[in-house]
Amino acid sequence: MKYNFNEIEAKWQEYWAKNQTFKAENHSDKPKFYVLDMFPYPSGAGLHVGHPLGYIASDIYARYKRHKGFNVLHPMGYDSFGLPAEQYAIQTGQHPAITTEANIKRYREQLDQIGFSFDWSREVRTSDPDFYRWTQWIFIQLFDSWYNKESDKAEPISSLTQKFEKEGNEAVQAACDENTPVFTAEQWHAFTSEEKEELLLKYRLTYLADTEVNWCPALGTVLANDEIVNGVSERGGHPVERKKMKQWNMRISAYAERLLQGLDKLDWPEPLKEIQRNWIGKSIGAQVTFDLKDYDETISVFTTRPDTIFGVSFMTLAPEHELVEKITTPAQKEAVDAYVKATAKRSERERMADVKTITGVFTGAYAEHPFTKEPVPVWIGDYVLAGYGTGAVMAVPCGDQRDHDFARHFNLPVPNIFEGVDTSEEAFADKENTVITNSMFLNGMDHKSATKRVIKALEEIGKGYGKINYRLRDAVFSRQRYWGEPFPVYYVNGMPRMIDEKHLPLQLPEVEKYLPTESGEPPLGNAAEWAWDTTKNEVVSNSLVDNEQVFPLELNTMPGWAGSSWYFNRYMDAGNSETFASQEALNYWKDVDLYIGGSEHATGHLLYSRFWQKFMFDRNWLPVDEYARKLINQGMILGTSAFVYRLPEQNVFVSKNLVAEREVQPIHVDVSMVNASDELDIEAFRSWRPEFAEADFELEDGKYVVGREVEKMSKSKYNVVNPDDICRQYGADTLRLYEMFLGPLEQAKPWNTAGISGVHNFLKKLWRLYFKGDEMIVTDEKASKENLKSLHKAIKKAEDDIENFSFNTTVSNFMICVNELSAQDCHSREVLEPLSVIIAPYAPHIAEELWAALGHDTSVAHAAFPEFKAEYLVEDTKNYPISFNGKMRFTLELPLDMSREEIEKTVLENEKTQAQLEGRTPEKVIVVPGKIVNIVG
RNA sequence: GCUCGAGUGGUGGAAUUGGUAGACACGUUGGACUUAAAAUCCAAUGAACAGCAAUGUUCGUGCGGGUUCAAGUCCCGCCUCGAGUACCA
Repeated sequence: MKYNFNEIEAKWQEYWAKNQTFKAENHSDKPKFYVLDMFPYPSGAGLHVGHPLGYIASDIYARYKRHKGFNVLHPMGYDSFGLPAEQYAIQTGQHPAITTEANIKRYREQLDQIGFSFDWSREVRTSDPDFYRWTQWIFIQLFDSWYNKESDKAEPISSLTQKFEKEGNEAVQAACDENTPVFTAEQWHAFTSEEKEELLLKYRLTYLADTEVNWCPALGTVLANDEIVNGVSERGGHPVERKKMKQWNMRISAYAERLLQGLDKLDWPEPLKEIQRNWIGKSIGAQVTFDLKDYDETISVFTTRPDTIFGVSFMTLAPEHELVEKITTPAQKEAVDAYVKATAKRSERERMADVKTITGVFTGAYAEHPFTKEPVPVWIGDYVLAGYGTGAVMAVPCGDQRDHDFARHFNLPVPNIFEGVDTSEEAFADKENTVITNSMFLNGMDHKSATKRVIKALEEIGKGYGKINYRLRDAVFSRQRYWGEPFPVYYVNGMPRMIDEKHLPLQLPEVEKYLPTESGEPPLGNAAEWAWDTTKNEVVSNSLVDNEQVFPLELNTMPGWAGSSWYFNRYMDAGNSETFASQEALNYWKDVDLYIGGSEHATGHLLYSRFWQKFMFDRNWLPVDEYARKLINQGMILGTSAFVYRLPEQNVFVSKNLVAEREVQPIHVDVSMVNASDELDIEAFRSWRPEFAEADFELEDGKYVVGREVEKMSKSKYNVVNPDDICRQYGADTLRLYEMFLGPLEQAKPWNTAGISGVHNFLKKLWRLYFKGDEMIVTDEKASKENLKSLHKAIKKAEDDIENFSFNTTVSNFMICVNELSAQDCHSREVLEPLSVIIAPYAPHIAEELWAALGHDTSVAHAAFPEFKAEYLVEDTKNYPISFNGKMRFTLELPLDMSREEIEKTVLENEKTQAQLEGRTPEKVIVVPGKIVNIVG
């Protein structure tokens, strides 16, 4: 029998599906193990060879854990809401659900072809109403919660209103809006229900607030920062303006400290944790209030260096700061207005990117130093951002380089408050060596004690207090899109109300057009039936809105990260219609033991999902507050793009090595038209696109040679290599092994099929240990010592490598083992049976076939992993490297139980040693038994 | 600028606590089998020099120093590339 991989693979894939080989039970005596992949967005382009890299690694791990006796949960699903399907719907009118369904079908076929051991009975799709019902449910719970800083967790909003009723809000320690007014219990009772609702919104973990967005009137939509290029929209080049819009927000800032602290107990890659730490951006300092001369208002600043407060020589406000208009003097008005206007034209990105030009304008106003009572001039400058801290800084030019640059540029004084340091040329920011001077009661103190002292002094005079500031901002949760989860929200007198959870899911309505309405409302504004009847508890026609029983529904939808923030918990009990997952299932599976995915989700998905997990833990719906114990990032597989070079304005293409100094336009060509020697298939190129049909070529040696470049694999770069062809040509087992063999999992690497024949040959060689022609040649003969040594070496290394996620070295390990067994002409069942099990996680199809050929009638997937026996590896001699002054000259086989002295004696007596020494007497002989001998001198 | 990661043959990459650098594979070259091809198998393969040969010598893990009997691995200083992040007060 020949190794017919296509036949074998189809057969076993069918067997696994029919027998539900990988179905995980929620009850088991076995220990649990949860292996999770980041689920894909099912795009129209299908799966490329980069996608399966992480999936193959996790599948190997999942299969290995099954052999090791674990009850393994290894699910897969689809993050199926998203922009591309909506974009396609806008262009073609095709409903996004239909496109999505078709794409999922294609993904599934491709995934099945690779032989993953997913439990498909637990599949989830975020766009499925049975799934998003629970996303909506979680949203309602967030709305119904506030963050109590005293208990340091989220609590139901009812515990907050109870406090308000008893004592007002003054003593309440809560995460809330900055502008929350103080009220008493009496006042609370006197408020109307609308007023109460409005106040509660300042506390809820999801809340409506006016948020600045990038509004593009021509497209009728809000754009993300990276959809804007040079101040206009990337698509169409339309103008974009900053606009305030009512948006749902997530109060993730309440969890900043816990998100930061939680990182310490996670086994995640250090760089990824560092990204999250930076993103959360904790800084410790003080909030300081400066009174304004001639005004009642004050300026609040946050500073990490309150100890340098006596070095303040001016203040800088962000140009957008609300006080700017008020405090600017008539003489300065013209200049300030012009500057504010100029700043508004620059995007936040631009402002941040431009570090060199120093700009700013004096407002004419003065603040008052809280201690010296000296006047402090107030400037505006675009290096201060409205969105960070309070949007104002106290400038200390002697201690901060940016303030120093600003002061020098505008000829402002640079008073020095550091002892023994010259700050006239450069700011001094070294906290360790700080000794404060010229600072009244802080003189002579170091950074630490001065900071403590000044905060105390500020508190005494009521001008400030110690504060911890986080960069992490609340996340906008509204999207002006169609293809996302609808909010379970309707509006009564402009105040949001939640639909009762028993009426969920609130399903997406049908619309005629997926574009924003003419009046600029989101696409759901096009729906004719999108009003909530509070008596019938169902969606009814908009025409029935009377604002008494029937109310308008929310028109925004949720963002892409809503469903992905909790899907991993749904897998534990997918299909449950009573709850998002039963307590039994949650308590059994608890958390993800291994999560594999890309590091590009570091500040998005991986932060938001931790936030939701902590919230649901606080409210007792989940047993753990971190959902992924261990996380591994798989590196990206890059494509090798191919280029042809066209002469400008001509239909002439120049071969790569003839380009030289000539001006040419490089054009991406599809890599499938290029062979391994970088030669272009000219006929294929001509028929690729009509404009190339008549193309002329400047050839070298009769060939057109393309240029090559490694880039991200993408459809638009025509460098996508699809796994289907490889499965057809070499089989899934080869693909799986090859993707692992390419190099370390976590490293980015270009896709290159050059070496694929190597792993394919390995599988054929493996096959030939079991079969010769049609004949099965496995014998019951006792295995030799040598055979067992080869096998157990491989078992040991396979175990060690997989625990270190070193999949590439395991593949070579298997190759070595099979090479050795072939050379030994080993066909013993005693060796070949365990061999098929250790290879099974990597090449499951061939392993099943061999396992069955050995006479088993159940799947190899649940066979026990062979036990490693160290006794087979015991050696009694060692081939010692003998080196002279650190250079290895020859090796010498010596018994391992030989003593240090005997080794030294034997080596020195050896004639090769004498030849090396040429009569010299060694100064020193280093003998490390079992390792090395080094002779010095 | 800051933070993190990485630089090893023609190529992808191995190398445990510092202990034989280049495992395994690709490619290349030569050979066997074959009418031929495919497939398969065998051998050689870091560079330079010497030798008919077995073999030997020197150099060699981005660069320059250092520690050590011994450094790809540890320390100091640089260079290059990649990723993340950024007037963060």
